Amino acid sequence: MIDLERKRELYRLQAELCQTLADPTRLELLELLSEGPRPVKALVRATGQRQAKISQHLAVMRQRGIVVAERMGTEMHYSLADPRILEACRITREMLVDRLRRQHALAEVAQGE
Amino acid sequence: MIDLERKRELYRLQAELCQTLADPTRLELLELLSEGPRPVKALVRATGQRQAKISQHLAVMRQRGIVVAERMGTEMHYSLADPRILEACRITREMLVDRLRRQHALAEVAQGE
DNA sequence: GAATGGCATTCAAGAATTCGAATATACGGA
DNA sequence: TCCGTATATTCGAATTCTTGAATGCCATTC
Repeated sequence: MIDLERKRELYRLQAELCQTLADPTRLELLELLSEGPRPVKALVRATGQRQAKISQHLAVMRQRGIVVAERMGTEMHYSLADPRILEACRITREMLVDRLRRQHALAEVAQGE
Repeated sequence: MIDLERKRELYRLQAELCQTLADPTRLELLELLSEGPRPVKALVRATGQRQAKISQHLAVMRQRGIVVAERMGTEMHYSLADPRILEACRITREMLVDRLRRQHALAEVAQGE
């Protein structure tokens, strides 16, 4: 079962990736970066969060290879390392939205009784 | 910006979902359940982990609505609540595999120099 | 070269997660 | 009803994550 070891290693890496996505601020940053490269300043403005916090989250995502950074004069421009991440995010969001809709419908029915 | 609030709430839920996926054992369980409903016993056997640990992880995923459980006599059969989760997992795994491949290719080049 | 704007890092505290050990519960059969 | 198999829960310790506060660093401009 040497193949199982390889699978387990992949599960570990995948878990690490999911862990990196498991933060609302980071998900919002990814969504903002889906529009294209953005300087930190713009991300701070758009999220309304403290600059240090945004930098910390960007650093985490940079370490894990989810975003890449490039210096543009005095600014740092961040962008997505692999746009496929957006597809994964889209799917999970769809699942959530559907679930919320079902819950809502259920609440309506309960209301009507 | 009432809409922003709604978005943020969705990001929170999405982060919670990602958090739930952020564990190698749970990812392995989801993969096993992709084949169809399975009793806990089978999952314990397939993973080689302690029964309590598997039950704990299943409980977490049940609470978050990722899997559903049904009693079959003395056994509990678990299954995926929404198969779309597999699609999201597949995408992230593909990203990882590609990254590993690139790293491997890079190592080859470095080797050759 | 001092000041400023833009970003990163460090540190510490609090919260959350993971896991093993022990224990509890549920069901079916004798 | 007692037992064994199957599964769940509780508890405590160790580890990890998140964030604010403070501070550091780099490039540009004056």
